[in-house]
Amino acid sequence: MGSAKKILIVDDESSIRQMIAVALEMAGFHCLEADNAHLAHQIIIDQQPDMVLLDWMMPKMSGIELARRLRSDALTADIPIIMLTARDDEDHKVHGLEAGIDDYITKPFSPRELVARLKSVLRRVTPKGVDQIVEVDQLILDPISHRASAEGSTLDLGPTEYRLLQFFMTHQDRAYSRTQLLDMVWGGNVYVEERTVDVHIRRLRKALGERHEYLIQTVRGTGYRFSTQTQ
Amino acid sequence: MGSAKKILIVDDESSIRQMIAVALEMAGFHCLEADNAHLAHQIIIDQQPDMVLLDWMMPKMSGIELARRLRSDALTADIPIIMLTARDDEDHKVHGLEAGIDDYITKPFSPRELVARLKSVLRRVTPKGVDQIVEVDQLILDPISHRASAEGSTLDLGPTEYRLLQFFMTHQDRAYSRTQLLDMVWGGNVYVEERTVDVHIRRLRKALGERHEYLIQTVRGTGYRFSTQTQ
DNA sequence: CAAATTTGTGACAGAAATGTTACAACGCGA
DNA sequence: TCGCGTTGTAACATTTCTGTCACAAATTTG
Repeated sequence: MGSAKKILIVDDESSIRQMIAVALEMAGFHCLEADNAHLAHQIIIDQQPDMVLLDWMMPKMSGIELARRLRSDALTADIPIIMLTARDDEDHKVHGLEAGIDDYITKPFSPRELVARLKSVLRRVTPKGVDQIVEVDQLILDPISHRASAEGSTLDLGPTEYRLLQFFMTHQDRAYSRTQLLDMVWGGNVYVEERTVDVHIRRLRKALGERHEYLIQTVRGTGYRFSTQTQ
Repeated sequence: MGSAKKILIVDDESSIRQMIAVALEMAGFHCLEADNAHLAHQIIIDQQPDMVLLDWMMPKMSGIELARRLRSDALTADIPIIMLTARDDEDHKVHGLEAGIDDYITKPFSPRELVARLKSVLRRVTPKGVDQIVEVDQLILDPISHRASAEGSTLDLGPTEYRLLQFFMTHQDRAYSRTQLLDMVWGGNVYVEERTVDVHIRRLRKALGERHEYLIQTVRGTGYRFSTQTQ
């Protein structure tokens, strides 16, 4: 999915930064580091990372303080933040959420857990600009020209199939029930049979062809999911 | 899932209330009725229904007036409202939406449409708890993508196995009887043999593979337990 | 140790969910 | 109006899941 995401790690302990950086690099992310909030702020403005991992307690400016500043500036308000903290104090969680923290990880945590939560937040938060071209495994959807194409040739999609594909491509790695899909793709207050979704899924799969139909996965008993990850 | 939602139907014509009530009861909702806005207000404060279906035109206090009152009181401000109206006048729709109406249904409507829109509003309004990724010894369960994975590869779980695993991962280090598991994982009022649990435990263990099956421990004479600690 | 109890395991038929096809209704531009 | 593409639904096909049973293995009891 596009180029590697830039993740800024902010922690005053270099050993922790190292540990996290290694885990993230292995997972295919690109890491930036800062050992204090001021430097972090500068890097964020300068580099516009895709996410900030922020230690709660730091000398001078605390993580939570930095988070507030980021939120109050339009340029940085949309960058998701994950807080790292040694305390699992509920009060602090509440504070964090109030300040617009996207997730919360309590030390100690496993690198794997970190990566998993990080991906989850990226999925949830990255809204993908409405008019942005989306590409997944050679499958390209261009909202401007309102076309989807694979290997250069345009796919033959009906309007509904197109909307369905667009929705999926901008909401990957997440299972949706038929009802949710009806809500999101058909629009809130239409009432059509749930099974109608299956039929359109079928049509979309057919249009995607063997090369890409694996992207639409059925989640038995639940609904469907769009993901590059094989089941 | 949860108990039946309480829906208050407010309309001065009893035949309409009846019709709606029947449709909703069939869809599994619990209905309250009121034939005027005053009574409705009282019932709302008293019973705190999950939603109000409100007729636009009524003697004395109109539906729209009641809606305004409900919105202005913190106790009732969050209760979603669907307006029933005989007119499809755009102006009124605007008015309705301004007063915090969540949806709008023009008479005549089919029971099916009513139920569909009602569910849609309930879904939109009731925010689901934040589902967090759970990780135990390299075993990751992600409720969002509805996937469980170990070492990067997704486990092949049936719906029941998935629920069972999810339950265990969020209720570790505690022994549960077969009956309790049936209650929690299958849902209260199903009648299945207790031994069925054993079979699903078996299937889950198989899916977890040698690497992780130790997590599901048999507590002889009692039931099962999920724990990283070896017995 | 033998009997009794409890749990593990594989197989299987019925049930449930999903895949697939066909078709009638609808809207829309020619 | 006709023809065409699209859509929702029903009907049927296929796949997958579920609950039970019968028997094996393990553990406890006497």
